[in-house]
Amino acid sequence: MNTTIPKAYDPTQVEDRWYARWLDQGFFHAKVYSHKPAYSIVIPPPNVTGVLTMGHVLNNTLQDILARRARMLGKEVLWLPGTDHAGIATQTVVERELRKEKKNRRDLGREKFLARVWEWKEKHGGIIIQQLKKLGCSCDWARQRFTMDENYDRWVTEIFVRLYRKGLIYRGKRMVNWCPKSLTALSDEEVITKMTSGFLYHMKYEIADDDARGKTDLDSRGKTAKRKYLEIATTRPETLMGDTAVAVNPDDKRYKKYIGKHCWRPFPREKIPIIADEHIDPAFGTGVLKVTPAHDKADFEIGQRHKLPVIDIFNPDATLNELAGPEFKGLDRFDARKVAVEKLKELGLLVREEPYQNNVGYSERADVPIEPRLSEQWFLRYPKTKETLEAVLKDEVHFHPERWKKTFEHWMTNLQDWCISRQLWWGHRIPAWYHRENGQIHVGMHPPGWSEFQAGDDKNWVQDPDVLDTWFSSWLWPFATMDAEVRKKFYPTTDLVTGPDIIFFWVARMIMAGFEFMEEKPFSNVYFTGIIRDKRGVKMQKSLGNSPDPLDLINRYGADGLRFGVIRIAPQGQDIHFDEQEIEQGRNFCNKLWNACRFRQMQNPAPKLRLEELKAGDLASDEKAILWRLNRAILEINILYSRYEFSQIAQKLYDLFWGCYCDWFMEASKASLLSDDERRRSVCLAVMDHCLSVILRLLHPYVPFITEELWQSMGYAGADSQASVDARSTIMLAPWPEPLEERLNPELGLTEDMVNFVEAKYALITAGRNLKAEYKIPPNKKVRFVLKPEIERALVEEELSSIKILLNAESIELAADGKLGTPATITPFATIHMPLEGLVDTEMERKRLQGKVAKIEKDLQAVAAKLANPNFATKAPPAVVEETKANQKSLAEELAKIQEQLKAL
RNA sequence: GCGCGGUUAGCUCAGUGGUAGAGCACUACCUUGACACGGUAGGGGUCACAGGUUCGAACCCUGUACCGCGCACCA
Repeated sequence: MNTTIPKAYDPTQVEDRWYARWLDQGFFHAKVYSHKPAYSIVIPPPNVTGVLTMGHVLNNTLQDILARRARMLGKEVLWLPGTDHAGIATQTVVERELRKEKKNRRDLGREKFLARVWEWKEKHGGIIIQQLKKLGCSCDWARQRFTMDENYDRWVTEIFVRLYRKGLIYRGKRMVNWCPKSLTALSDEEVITKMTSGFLYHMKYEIADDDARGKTDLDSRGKTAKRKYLEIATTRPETLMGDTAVAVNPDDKRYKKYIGKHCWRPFPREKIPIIADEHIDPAFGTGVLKVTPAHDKADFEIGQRHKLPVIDIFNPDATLNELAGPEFKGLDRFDARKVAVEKLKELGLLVREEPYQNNVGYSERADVPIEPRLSEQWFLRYPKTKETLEAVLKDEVHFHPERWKKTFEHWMTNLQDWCISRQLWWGHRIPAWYHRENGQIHVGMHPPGWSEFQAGDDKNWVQDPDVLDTWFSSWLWPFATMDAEVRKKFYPTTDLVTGPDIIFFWVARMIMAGFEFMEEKPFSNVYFTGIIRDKRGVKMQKSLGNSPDPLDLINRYGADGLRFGVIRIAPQGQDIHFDEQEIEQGRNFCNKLWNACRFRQMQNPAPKLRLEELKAGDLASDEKAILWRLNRAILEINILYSRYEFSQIAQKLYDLFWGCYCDWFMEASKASLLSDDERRRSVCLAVMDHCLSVILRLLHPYVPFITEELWQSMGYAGADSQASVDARSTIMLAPWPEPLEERLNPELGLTEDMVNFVEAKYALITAGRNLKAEYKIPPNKKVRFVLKPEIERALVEEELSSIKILLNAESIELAADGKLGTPATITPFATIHMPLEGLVDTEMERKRLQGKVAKIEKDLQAVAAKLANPNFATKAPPAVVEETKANQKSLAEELAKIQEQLKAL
């Protein structure tokens, strides 16, 4: 035995080596002037601060699969990679570093701070890119982009200016979502609601109209007159200091009499009006609402309607300011809540506190409750909304799975203007300047007074300190990453692969931007992946620590194993319950592939034959069957690709290779390979080479490294003298397998009948193995079998050598009539006898056969009942009726034979 | 409240109207000349529930329950 490859596949010996080669040869680089049809994907840019997560693994493996297959299909492929600057995340990381040095960004000043961020980015920003390379991603790294690149920045600025001039961008004082930790406004999409446990505090506000004032004063001196209160339920007592009214529903009979009067805000003690507003739900709580216009969106609107004063009692970091009163000043909002409740208790105004669950808006990034806050921000009215919605509904931008269309439609028809300004330093600076004296606004590519020789008039003008939302740069990603030449070839892109959690953040906005600025959709297909969850169903998050490190998985199972394992468990549109065992399966699959090729390599070389030179008579039945199945698999896989059914493709490949090729064809082939017939050997090896060459190519998009390694070591690279130089040097550019030409099927005898024949033979094998197992004969003990054909004897005779190998039999004999020995099992191919030397346990055999009888009788009953139904015969399709009848017949025959066997015992 | 998923073997999930499937786990046997990251055989399911359509339903329709997600409300 001469083996040139090791027994177990070791990815570490293979992966980095091939990746370097591919890079070196420029196989990932898209040629702008290529005559090949274009195929393009832009990567969803990961945060520059990010490290690879399981979500990235899934997402980018899918993109790599699409890109690699497109290359093999002869497309000119651009997979454009890059990262985004992740305003809040990156700034936070650098500020955390500064804090260790006991500094903050203000100590440094804007310019120095930004220099520091760039420094950080240069040093650590490439981690995720290196990790993507480990995963095998075939991105065009020469075209890697960053959203803060100079060219990209110019796009962002220019688009801001264009939209401003169009009137779609405006500045306004509005209630926005404020993150007290990051100290910036957020868009609605960056706020996630969380069910939070708290209390509903019931408290009393004393009625205080003019008539009652005297009484109240008397009361406070302990007199007996009754006081009247309005009971209010709130979850946020700490904001009561900002109350400027109390509101009831105008139709609420309980409170009608108080409308227009006043009540006392307990502290700071002040009279506030009792007003009527439709917004109040009489059924909720007590039906009385405290109105705090500065700290609640709905309250703000009520305030607007009733011209109420707005008292902002919070500092930007959500500590309280002097307007809340001296005892609250400087307190954090949650401490203030406790103090407020204590004070209410002291004043006898707290009726009760009941445990309460309510939804609270949290900042997605900083994970703290957001504060509604009135502030001056920049907003965008979304452009091209009609085209965008239509494009998706009409599948010009085709969503996979389609159901996301509905979610998309709902959002698109309930659009709120997008708050695009952020109170950060790291990001695209808003190109607006304000006149220091007269408040004039200048929006443009350059500051007022700018020329080539002059930086601008900063004596009179000051630039807006804020930057733009990171998504305001990423929505331009599909075209702002490309220069004019690249766009000409590759825009619009073909496919986009992303998670459904950013359908609004990114996908919808990119489509709008495509139509608005390129007058064309940015991509034709969007594939939404599932979300990777842990075993308990919890979304994998770095912060939760429930996500394995993909690099660690790569080290242990290989990138190919990880890729195959992940894709195999990621059905379309369904979330994924991650289980590391699946990755182990991916590794095992690679090892199996390795060894199947190793087996081929261990065969002595034989004269090379091409399938085209062969005739049906040259091929063994097992060879015909595997060729037929291979053919069908190619067709099915192509259909599955058109439906983006990646996990089904993986499953199909698994079944084809492991189930069909290894378990049956390869085992059967040993009969030919051990024979002395050189022609037989050569034909068998030719079929084997054909199969492996096809299987390796079909698998390459999923497991790129091992397939390349084997492609080379098996000598399949360079085998096709017709192919281009590149196609001969790498499996990456080898042609995607095509089914055998129609003409070859009849010539090689590849028919469905032949496959059924081979299936029947395999059923016989299973029956024989089962006999051995039932009689507790160890697999390695060889026994003698005798076959009594149920089909043409000559056909069975031809299969004897492979049957012998597959059964690991001492000998296989074809017998005529007479007593052939027991035990025996009937199959449509032949009845297989396993004559046991010495004592035959007739009782055991009787039991075994009786078990079979019982099962067949049960089946027979079901079939008979079906056929007895007159409606079945008349209404079911004739083919089905025929099939059922045939089934009945064969069951009956089998039953009769088994009963004969029983008699013979 | 509205919308979208899901509920199939112990686990993770395939399965678009015609005899319930895979992998893992489990049981037994096997280190047989590709592979123990392996092989062979086997056990295991009222397809959440209730109705309906159909000759026939895991699959189509209606409803219910439970789980998850998104949006809205949220005093």
